[in-house]
Amino acid sequence: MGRKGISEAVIKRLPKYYRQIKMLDDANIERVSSSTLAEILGITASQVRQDFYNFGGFGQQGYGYDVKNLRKEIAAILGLDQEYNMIIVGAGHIGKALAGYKGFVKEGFRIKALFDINVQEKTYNGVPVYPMYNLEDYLKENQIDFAVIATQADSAEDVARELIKNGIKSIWNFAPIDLRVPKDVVVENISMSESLFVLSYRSKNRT
Amino acid sequence: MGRKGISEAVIKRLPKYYRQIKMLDDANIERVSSSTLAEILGITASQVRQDFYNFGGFGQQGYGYDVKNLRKEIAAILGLDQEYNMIIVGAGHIGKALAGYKGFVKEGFRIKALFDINVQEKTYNGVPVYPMYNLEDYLKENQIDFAVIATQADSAEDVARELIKNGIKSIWNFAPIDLRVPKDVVVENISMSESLFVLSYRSKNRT
DNA sequence: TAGATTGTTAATCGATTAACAATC
DNA sequence: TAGATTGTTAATCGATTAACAATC
Repeated sequence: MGRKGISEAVIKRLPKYYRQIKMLDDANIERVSSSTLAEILGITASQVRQDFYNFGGFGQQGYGYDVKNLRKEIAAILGLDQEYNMIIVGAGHIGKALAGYKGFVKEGFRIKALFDINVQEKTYNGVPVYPMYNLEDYLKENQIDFAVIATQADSAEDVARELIKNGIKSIWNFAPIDLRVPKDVVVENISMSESLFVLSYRSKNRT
Repeated sequence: MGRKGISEAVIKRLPKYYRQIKMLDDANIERVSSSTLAEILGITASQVRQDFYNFGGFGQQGYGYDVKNLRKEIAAILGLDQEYNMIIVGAGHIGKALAGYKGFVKEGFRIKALFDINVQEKTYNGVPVYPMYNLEDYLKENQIDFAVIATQADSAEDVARELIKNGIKSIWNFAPIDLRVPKDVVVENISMSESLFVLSYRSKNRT
């Protein structure tokens, strides 16, 4: 049940809303208006209302938005109302950093295993590390929702193929390469170097 | 000398152009047309020409773009035609991963030091690790261009203040928080969890 | 009820795409 | 020269903002 017609721009703002609303909720704030939320996020109140309107709107005229409800709604939209099992392919610096990061578990993303060509340790931060040749069997025996590619660029394409062949439909890609995947497979790229280059650009072109 | 009127959308595409053009150059391809580049990047030829036109345009009618020249031009726009000194504050999983990553040095970003409250090792991957209380003196004695914040969210704001107080004008922020900085300070955020949530959304709302 | 604030449509703005003259 | 492809302006499209009726 794909929500059709939600633009990229809106989707990218959803996690930002979620983070701020969670903070309001954690601070025991009960309600918030579109204008307050807009000010926190540095956008317009109109945009906040328009964004929520895309999903039906979950406010109340004359009152604003109930923070707890808003949190629940946006969590559901983002799919954060359930738990997921993840594996990480590539136990280099980035793969290990991800495996060690506690923040993901809090939101329901469980890291079940690391895979690498060279297995240096049996576990890393409590996460088992397996050799690459076990990947196929592992995926057959375990229900895995997301796979993270944290390999070098030159092996990322092969890893993706292997993952997809074994039923993975959602890939979080840290390798600096555009993966070619069938259209039923979702890929979200995160590029450190692109971000660093943008910083470099902005530093050079300060307003 | 700020280039005025370049939109966010264009800026975000620049690193993508750079990566592809570098690949073409490394493959010894001498020239490329806007339509070829567009196809590689999955955008329109019109957009490629329009984007480059923002910076004056560096092609030749009837020929296309000279790859070597294009690489040089875009590198210069992004500020990749010089070297930078960086420090990383926060020697946790992410800080260490960044310190260990070789890719940045290749593009001229040298990681000179790691700082943390708790210094576990004297060096990490050849990068010296210093205690936080040395930060001020270090910044006075060394010419540092960029600082990376790789701490927890709750100390990021304090770290930013300290960095700015000691002359840092460009911050690469990995902490999941919007830093409040004076307007002459540039901040580029990179948010793992935002990216993961977008993946989650797309998985749930497959077209 | 009066005041506040959303939901929702309409207007505006900016980014993308199309078109084609310029020119290599 | 003829063909190719850019630079550049104009047209289109989509996203943001404004406005206000609905309603709590």
